[in-house]
Amino acid sequence: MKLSSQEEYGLRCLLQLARQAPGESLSIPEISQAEGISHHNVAKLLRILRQGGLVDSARGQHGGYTLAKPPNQITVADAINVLGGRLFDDGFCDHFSGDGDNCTHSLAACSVRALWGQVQQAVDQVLAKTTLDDLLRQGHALASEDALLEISA
Amino acid sequence: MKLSSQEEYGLRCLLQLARQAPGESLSIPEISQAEGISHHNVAKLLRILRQGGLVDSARGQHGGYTLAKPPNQITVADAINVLGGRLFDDGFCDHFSGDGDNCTHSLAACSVRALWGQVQQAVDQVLAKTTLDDLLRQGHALASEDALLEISA
DNA sequence: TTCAATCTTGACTTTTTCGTCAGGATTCAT
DNA sequence: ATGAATCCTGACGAAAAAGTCAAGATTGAA
Repeated sequence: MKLSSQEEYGLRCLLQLARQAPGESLSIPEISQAEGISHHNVAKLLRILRQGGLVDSARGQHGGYTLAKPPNQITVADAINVLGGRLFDDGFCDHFSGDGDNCTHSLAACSVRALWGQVQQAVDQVLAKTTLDDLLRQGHALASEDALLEISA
Repeated sequence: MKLSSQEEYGLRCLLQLARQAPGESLSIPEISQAEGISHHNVAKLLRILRQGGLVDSARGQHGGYTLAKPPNQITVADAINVLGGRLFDDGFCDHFSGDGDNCTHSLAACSVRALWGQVQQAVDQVLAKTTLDDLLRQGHALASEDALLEISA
């Protein structure tokens, strides 16, 4: 239950773009240098983000990348979903191959499934409340109790 | 941001043990058959759980595994910590190698760090409230709103 | 003692994920 | 047109995770 490298670096690339003034774009080499990630890897991450609809790209001499929406309309949950998928995907119980056909024979397996659903909800409630803009402006303030209290709202 | 296979299967093994009457043990082949995991893999998972102090083992002809504590004293958080480590470990910012020395030069990087801390808290609050015993007895009831409301407690 | 059932360990193989690469396509300035 | 700067794509190699294996150690029963 860890962040993948793709999630960590991809989110950093997004944040670099979010720090640009509206209309300004960044090229791969610029992001690469700012984040200390190789050009090739930045290119791959941006490809994923573009295919996920989070960034737009422009080719040519003055090309580069921009966010597809304003930073306050992109949540961290959006980014994670594009970069790494959800904690608990729908095929979960298919992995199971015990002495029954599926998880219905096993109370244990299915109670685990219910738990993950709950964990997923808790995670989503934090991630879906936080936009790129929040991250840039709030910084440390984000970890305050206020935000935690809102989880149950 | 996914559960590792080790976490999923390891937790299932724990739940099998939790379903035994106190004092009863299960052998590797028994768990293997019940969960549809190979003997070897079950052995590896139980080794990890034993080293983490969650299960006890007995060798010899009537050997097997038992939980180290009653099921209502082992939380899912305990299990995940042993099986897969925490979402956000302390070396997190060391990965960073941008054009400064560490994350202090970059507001973006550090605000991400604050966010993960918050996500970790939210996840822990769900996982630390749920014991193996809860999972066995409650099943679906676990996903009720009651549990969610308690997150902010 | 001898044997069968069981756990223990370290090393190995396979699979998945991550990062890299080379070649191509597009745009714009000259 | 030509060339420089940029993004685009599919395929390759490296690293990490997952799973397997073989040989050994312990226990209890016959």
